[in-house]
Amino acid sequence: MDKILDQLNKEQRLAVEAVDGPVMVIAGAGSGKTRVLTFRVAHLLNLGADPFNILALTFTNKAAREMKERIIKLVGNADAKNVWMGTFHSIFARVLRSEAHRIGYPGNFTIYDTDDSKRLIKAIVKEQNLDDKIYTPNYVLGRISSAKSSLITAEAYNANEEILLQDKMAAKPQLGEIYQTYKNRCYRAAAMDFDDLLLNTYFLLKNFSDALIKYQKKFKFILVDEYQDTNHAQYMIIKQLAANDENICVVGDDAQSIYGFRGANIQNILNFKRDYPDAREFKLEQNYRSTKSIVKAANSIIVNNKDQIFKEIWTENEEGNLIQLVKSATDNEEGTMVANSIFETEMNRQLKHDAFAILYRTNAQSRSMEEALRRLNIPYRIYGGLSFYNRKEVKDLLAYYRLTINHKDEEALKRVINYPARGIGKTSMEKIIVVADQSKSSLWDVIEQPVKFALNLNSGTLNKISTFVTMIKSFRAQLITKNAFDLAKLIASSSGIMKDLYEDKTPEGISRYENIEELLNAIKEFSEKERELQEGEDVKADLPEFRTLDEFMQDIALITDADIQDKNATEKVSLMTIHAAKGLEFPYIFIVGMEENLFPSIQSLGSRSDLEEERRLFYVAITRAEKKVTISYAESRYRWGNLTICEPSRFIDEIDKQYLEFPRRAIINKPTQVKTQPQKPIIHIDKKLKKLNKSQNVYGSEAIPFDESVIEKIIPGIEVEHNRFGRGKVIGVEGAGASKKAAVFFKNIGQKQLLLKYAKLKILD
DNA sequence: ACCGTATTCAGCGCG
DNA sequence: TGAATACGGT
Repeated sequence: MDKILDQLNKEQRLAVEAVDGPVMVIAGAGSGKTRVLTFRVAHLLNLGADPFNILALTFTNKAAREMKERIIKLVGNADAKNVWMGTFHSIFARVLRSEAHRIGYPGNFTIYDTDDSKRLIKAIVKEQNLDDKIYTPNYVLGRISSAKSSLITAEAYNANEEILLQDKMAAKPQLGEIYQTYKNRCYRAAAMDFDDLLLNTYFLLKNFSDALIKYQKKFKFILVDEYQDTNHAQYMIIKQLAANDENICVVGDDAQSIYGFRGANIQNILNFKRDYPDAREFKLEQNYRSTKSIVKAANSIIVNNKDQIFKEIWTENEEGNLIQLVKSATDNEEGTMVANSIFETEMNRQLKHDAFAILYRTNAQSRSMEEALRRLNIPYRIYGGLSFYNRKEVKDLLAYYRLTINHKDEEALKRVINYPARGIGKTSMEKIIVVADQSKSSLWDVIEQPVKFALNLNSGTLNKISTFVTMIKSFRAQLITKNAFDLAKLIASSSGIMKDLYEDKTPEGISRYENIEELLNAIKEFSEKERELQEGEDVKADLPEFRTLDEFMQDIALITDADIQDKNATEKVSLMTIHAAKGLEFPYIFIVGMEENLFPSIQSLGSRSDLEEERRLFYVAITRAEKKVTISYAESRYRWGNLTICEPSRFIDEIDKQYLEFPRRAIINKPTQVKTQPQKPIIHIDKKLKKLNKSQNVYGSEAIPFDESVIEKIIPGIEVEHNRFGRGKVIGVEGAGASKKAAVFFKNIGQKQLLLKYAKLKILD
């Protein structure tokens, strides 16, 4: 055991060994924060703590999974796998499932995702005849979400004169009403949204003292990662759970708090010592990740912030490269320069693609980077964007599963009752909704017993509804008799979804069908794995031997695309926002778009605290790098379709000059004429480039049609190569002669529809 | 019911 | 600019 602890430095070891009473660890970037958390859990287990008594809360599922793997390596599987480790949401969803009855929910409640919440809000706004320009789903959900994060219930919201006045002043007086209706609808649907998982946990512990005592006893040792990004609800839940033993250890870095806009409260970490006067504080200040230049440059930026806990990050690593500053004329040129630089560095130093990450402030910036990388045939992966579980066809099928498990799930019901089309249209749905509202019953109750509710529809429609109800009920009956995969497959085909997608032979349709197959594969994999043993008191006695569909649904309700592991990620350059890069590290980091009004964002300029958050964001970006940071800005950039002139970011000036290397040369010289007629030529080139990358039929009249015989040889199944898109497989063809088109799936960039006359495809053997 | 066109909107996003 | 959605015609 001591051998384990010998792997730690002095401060890390002190933090790990302080297992009694409240502890705060301020862990600078790259200082071994995760190491402390994992070793602390391992140490507790070695000291004989029961794994079931350890609660470790992380920021993402991925962090939880990785931490668990590391603990398993330290102490072995048997103990480690029983530690309660996960995100706030996943842990407390689990708690709520077993305690739901106390707050009037069934244990199989649905978790609404953001999409469900927005749809519901949209429906409510429409029903109440409110202006959907004023009450946009985004705004309303944001408002409700921040209320919930502050533990303000709908009732409290409507009883609070100050809040109501605020809404009135903002010309949005109906928000309280919408919040209340939203809450009632969620309840009626036996659904909780993400914020409810925290809000309801808080009130469960507050209002049921036996529940509080139970979980205080259960969670004897509490660890919280990324404490600087916890919101008020999370803070209060922890406070309640830790109130007795105060055996709580929080780890974080105030300098890396970047989620204030979402309700994270940096004061939670700044005030820890006030909340727990006996708290011991440890500072991890030695950075093991980055070079001296990077560490010192990062320090020189963060000192500009007023709100912070004093610390001095240092490293024993080599001096390393200076921070390189790159200037470009346009956003596209910026992409080219970054891509070239990656290409050169890879060649010079024999590096793989995964040594590089390109970080940006907004997702919209990814395009110019993508295009440039594609031109150089550098494989990349974009993080963020549309995730697998957000695809329409996947959500549709999942909605059937949700409805099967929880008939009251109204968002699922509305989604699938007429998909595939079965003649239950808009008018019928509207009537059902009105009846449900008037009788204060769920949509399911109404369609299950239309006579009882005097549902006024013609007999044909009633028949169709009855068929639908019978089908869903029959699915339900099989929840306990079939394993997850068998039932999932059955639902996919009996619902008609498989048939509907199969009949669509467009490339998009084929891809949708494949996505469904992929989902079913995932369920199959799940079914074949053994159920992880749960703690004695939580085991549901009547669980069948096989894993069921509702277990699968619970498993995936809280996962996001960041949790899906890309098997080929190792061979790709990573593109992501700085927010998404939190917690990650790469040898080479490119921070692009370092311009005023973009980074710092224009919305942040109004207040000091917002600007400080932007500065912390920049700090996070720089400290992701191990070897070298390149920061880049463009003098002009397309934003919302307009060419805008940009100035370098103020953050560049804040970097201590001795760590900064200024541009050596401009790769593309700015011709002097640009100054006299500045914008037009740039726009022209830019437009052409964009089109070239989007579709293939813009080579114009100069395009040389390919040999007819080659076109004829292009048939589904063969492998082809495109000079820009790389290798791919032909999925389908349509048309003939000059207008023959092929759908090709490219390994690197996905599916494309190509006009063969122009696409210079090479046939591979 | 479905498709093409008009309109709108645009910050970062855990679960 | 471009995507996502609303609308209006067939």
